[in-house]
Amino acid sequence: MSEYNPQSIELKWQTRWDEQSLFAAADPAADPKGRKKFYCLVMFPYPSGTLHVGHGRNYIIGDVVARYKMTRGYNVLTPMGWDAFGLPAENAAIKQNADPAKWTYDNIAKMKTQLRRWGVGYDWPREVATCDADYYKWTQWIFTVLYRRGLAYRKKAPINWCPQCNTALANEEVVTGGCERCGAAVEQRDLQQWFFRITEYAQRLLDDLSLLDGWPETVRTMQANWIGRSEGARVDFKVTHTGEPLPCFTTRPDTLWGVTFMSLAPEHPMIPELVRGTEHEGPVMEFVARVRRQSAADRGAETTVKEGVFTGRTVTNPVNGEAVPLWVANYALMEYGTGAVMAVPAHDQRDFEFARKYDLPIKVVIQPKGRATPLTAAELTEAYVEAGEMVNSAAMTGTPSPSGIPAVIEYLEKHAMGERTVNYRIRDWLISRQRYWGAPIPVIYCDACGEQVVPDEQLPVQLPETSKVDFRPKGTSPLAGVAEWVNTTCPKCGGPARRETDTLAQWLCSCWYFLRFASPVLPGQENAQAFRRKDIDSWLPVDQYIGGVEHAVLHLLYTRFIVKVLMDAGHVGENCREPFKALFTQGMICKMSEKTGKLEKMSKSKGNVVSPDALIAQYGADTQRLYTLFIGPPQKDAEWNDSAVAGAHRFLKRLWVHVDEHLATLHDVAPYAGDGGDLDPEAKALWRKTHQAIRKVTADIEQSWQFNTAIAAVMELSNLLGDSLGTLASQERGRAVVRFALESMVRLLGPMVPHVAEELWETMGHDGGLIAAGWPEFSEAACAEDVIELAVQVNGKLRSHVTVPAGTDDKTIEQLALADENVQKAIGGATVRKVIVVAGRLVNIVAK
RNA sequence: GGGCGAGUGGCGGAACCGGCAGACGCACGGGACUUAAAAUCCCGAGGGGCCUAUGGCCCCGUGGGGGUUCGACUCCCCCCUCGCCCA
Repeated sequence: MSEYNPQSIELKWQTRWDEQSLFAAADPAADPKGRKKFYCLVMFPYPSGTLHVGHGRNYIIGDVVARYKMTRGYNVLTPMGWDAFGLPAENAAIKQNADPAKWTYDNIAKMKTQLRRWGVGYDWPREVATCDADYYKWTQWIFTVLYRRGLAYRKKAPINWCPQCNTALANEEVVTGGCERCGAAVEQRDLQQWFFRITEYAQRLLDDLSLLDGWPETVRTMQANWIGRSEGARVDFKVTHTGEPLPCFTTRPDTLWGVTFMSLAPEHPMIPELVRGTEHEGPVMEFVARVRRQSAADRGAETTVKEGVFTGRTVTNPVNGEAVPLWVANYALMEYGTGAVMAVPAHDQRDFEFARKYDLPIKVVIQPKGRATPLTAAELTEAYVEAGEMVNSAAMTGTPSPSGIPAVIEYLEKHAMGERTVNYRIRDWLISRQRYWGAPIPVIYCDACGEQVVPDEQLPVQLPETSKVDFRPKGTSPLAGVAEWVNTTCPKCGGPARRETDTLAQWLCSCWYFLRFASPVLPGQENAQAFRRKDIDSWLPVDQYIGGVEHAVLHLLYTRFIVKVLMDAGHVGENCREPFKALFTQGMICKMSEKTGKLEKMSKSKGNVVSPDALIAQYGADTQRLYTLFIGPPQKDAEWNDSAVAGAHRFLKRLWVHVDEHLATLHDVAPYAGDGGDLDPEAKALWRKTHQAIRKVTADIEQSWQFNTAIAAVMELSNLLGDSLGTLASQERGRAVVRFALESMVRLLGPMVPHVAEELWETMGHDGGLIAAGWPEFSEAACAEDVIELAVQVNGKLRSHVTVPAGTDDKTIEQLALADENVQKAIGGATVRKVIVVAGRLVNIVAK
């Protein structure tokens, strides 16, 4: 008789898995067992310090999948590493005078211990931290690959600026128009910045989404929205007084005859010239300056009041020669189209609101169908944006508006007034950060030779030692203050030159870590390349990627882009066209927050975290794992409930006791392997339930990752086992069935609660572990019930039940059902019109 | 405003392709064990009602309203609420 003592058995098995290198993947090209490869990847974490149980979901799900696939005989690659560059380390440096590197590596050590305690298994020798010079050497190399292909460029661009912290902020560091850290209103400032030309890949990134049928539809939709392809036309307006071309993009060329004014984005480069020396110069330039102080988030918001100012100029509409007033408006965005919007207030809501506010003319050019009297501008209370018939549109009048779109484009092209254009919402990717804790952008500026990318043999460009760096924010990268680091020699002429002082956005580091995992530099090996092509060829694509939906756009889009570039450059093959074959996005773990009184995502700042360390000390890692899997469907958010954890623990304890109490009597008994024909009803019921549980768990893991219902099926089996143990333990065949049920339960739970399952498996006399034992098999015949209870409905209402042997024909069932006393009562005096028998389920008697 | 997703007992959730709604677990109530408590085990339970009452029967019930169907949590239409993404 022994107690379930999770702490000691968990330690025992974790140590044993390490010693056995259980999670070491074999080279797929040379696997002695010839197994199929399975690359199971969990998004690597930022080493923020400590993990809470909410983080655990990710790793636990990944571990279940990896162990299940291993049990099924796959050669599984399950690596782990650290997305180790980023702001928190640098903030710690500013606030606590810490060394970002030390801070980061200390956190990595802590989190690694936590992952180990959860019993999640990784092929640790492949571990990477993106802040290792051995790693970021190749992140920088990837920059050079893009640079040499013309996909990296520098331009002056507006960035988010926090006037209080005196530093630039990335878009993701701006929360509803304010600085994430101090809350101050974020401004726009122009700075020289590095960009990647992701827009050049927009169409391919969009097209290849169709290859990703293993991805959630929502993520594919989000990426498609983000790329934001819209088809339309460029229309060449002209500035009336100079004849200078002013192209604009529109998705509605069919409304071209309804243009009554044009709006320019405040950033539009033509504005200063247009108003110079006129009475409008003052108001216009003042307006431009004011709007540009607003953040992009504010300007795009629906609630923002639409504002504008007249430039005093007009532009000429090419199709009808009309001169319409030219305005500057805050709702026109430089990033969209050409920064000039042709305004059709009758048929565009924003234009409509603007026109009403400034009393600009409104001209109806699309007539709704089926109206008694024509729609007039005066009666409009909002823009009419639906389809209709084109009117007041010269030769196009009478054309239905949907076919008017291509017709007008054809007309524009024929008369050289514009052309068919595709516009994308996605913008080039800003990769500069004015930060220390990132990979330096490998570029050198030479007065004589100009901008030079650092040659491969001089990589990595290492960060200077932290003792030499002043981290206090000054508005430029802290690297700019380290003169001895900035000053260097030109790789071309050898003359004096300066280094680029911005660092690469963290996002780039995580664009290729899974390639490095597949092709690691092991101790003693030379760090001679980013990855070996043959390893990539054999391991990629990732068969299953698992992570949070918050990365649905940025990380997953950037990565798809970078890998496509690497493929175009010949560094990886066609198998990497889409690097992640299947994606699973798990829901967040939430908990009531004492601070806000609301249900919130578990996080340190919300003060609602549950520490896994305390939980493991009380119940063990297996309980945490079981509860995390049982909490609900893994793709949905879930609320952590402390007392329900105890229920998970109770179940494991019962499982333990079932095995422990009957060990003596079961010791010499082999698990029942017959066809059930020799079993009496109670034994047979347990035997059947066991087969059903194997079928259910297999399907739930295989098809839909429904670990919650898989666990429920094992619980049902456990409950039945508990009920029949007393009787069965005294019979010889009964004991064999009990043994079969117990062994099956342990094997089914193996991937989910591996420590206790392995321990019980060993206790039951097995060597070699559960993974080597393989996955249990079920038989469809064994799952079938021999007696079936059918519901009997009268006119769709449940009235009774009939019990029949399996295989009873419909006619007999029908007669039995009709003979039932309750059924007769329900039918009463009515005539039976129809009887529907649904095999194995119910009988419905239609009577009137 | 558009797109996607969700809404089921006190709670988390289950229900195959349209076939007995509420599996499994939590919390709760009752009981056993105990000097007592904890732990453990057993029993009960969607709501309401009826009867000749330890059993049996009826009505209502999956956000609201309508529809299709022998039959709807499930399919269709309209509406409400919440979440996420995009404007």
